[in-house]
Amino acid sequence: MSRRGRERAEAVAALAEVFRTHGYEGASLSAITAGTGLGKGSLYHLFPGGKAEMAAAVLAEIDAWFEAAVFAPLRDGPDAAAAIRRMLRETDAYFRSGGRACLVGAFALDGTRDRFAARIGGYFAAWRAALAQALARAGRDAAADRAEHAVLAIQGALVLARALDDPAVFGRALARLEAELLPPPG
Amino acid sequence: MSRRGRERAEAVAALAEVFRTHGYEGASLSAITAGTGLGKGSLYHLFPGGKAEMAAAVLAEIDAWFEAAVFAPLRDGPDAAAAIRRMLRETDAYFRSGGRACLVGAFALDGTRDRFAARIGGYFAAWRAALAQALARAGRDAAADRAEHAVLAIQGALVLARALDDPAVFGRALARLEAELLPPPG
DNA sequence: TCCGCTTTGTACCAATCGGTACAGACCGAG
DNA sequence: CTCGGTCTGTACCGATTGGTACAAAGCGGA
Repeated sequence: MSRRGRERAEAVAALAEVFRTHGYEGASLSAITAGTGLGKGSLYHLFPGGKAEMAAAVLAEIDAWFEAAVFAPLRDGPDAAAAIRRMLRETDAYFRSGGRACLVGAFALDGTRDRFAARIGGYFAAWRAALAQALARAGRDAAADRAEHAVLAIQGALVLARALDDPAVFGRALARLEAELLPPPG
Repeated sequence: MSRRGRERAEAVAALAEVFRTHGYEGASLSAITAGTGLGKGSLYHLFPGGKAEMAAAVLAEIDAWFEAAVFAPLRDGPDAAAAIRRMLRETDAYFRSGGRACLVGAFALDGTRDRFAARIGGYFAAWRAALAQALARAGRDAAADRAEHAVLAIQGALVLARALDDPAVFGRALARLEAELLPPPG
């Protein structure tokens, strides 16, 4: 990867944390320079489109990560049940067992949604579709309904965990999900 | 109600819509004056504490509405099952069948949470506790788990409905919830 | 070493931010 | 009608917003 590409990737990781904690509107340029350690010069060099491009880059990176770590295995993994277990494990790790908010979900709720509607909708649609496909392959009935419910439960668990300031909510939700998606054979 | 009280109540209703569509940080004073039809003079007369007091008033009003229409019946209604059905009906109406976002949930996800942590946490804790109590009275096992899951599913359904721009997600989630919370006797 | 491109800090911009001050409009009680 | 307080439109405040301009610093290849 080029020097510029590497630095951009590092900046995107830092930007994700800034947007996660402040929201899009709340992430002021001064918060961004503080959070990334980059001056305005560097920032606008890396992201000529300004704040909007920074947020878009963050969303794209999240999308790409989930695609590689979760959606693709769900769709193409040889063992559907194993892919579902992997999804639960990766999700738990990604959201730090409920201690980390979902940026895509947060953007979906406020006025930021309109700006990034396609990316936000695409992310959740891809998740739901990939999980439905894996459930169907695993022989579960009502795969589409179960998939939608699982995605929705994960988002809701993140909202509730943050609202109650109690990450354990997230762990309980994932355990319940595992029981529903992967019942013991027999 | 006094003239001032009435006008304040009307202002709070308009403010709720403004915060719902823009988020806390995104709700600029100009958006607020446009959305309420009130000038700065009136606004700061009604809410001397400024934007923070406006948002607090909105949260308090939401809290009071749910307390009266949902939580209290759940806790004190003579028929627990009927109270749960009422909760589902009122919730569907309040969130306009998935077309309206949850302000408390939106505040919970971004940096606004810290500012209103007590109100936000209290709202969800009250909901979960009231529903758990009703479920226990209705003779359901694992009442606390079911209650937490129901509250979380409602929030998640609102996130997903908005992310996918598909309100039907919310209706499906409520139907599933009804089946889980109120199984047909026998 | 020197050159040329990339990167970066800094000064600056107009616009808008949340908030204040206050004069006058409004309005009900006497 | 007059009075006194309740409202409200407007002008204004310093601070901060997202963004631009640009000169100097940094740095890799020849």
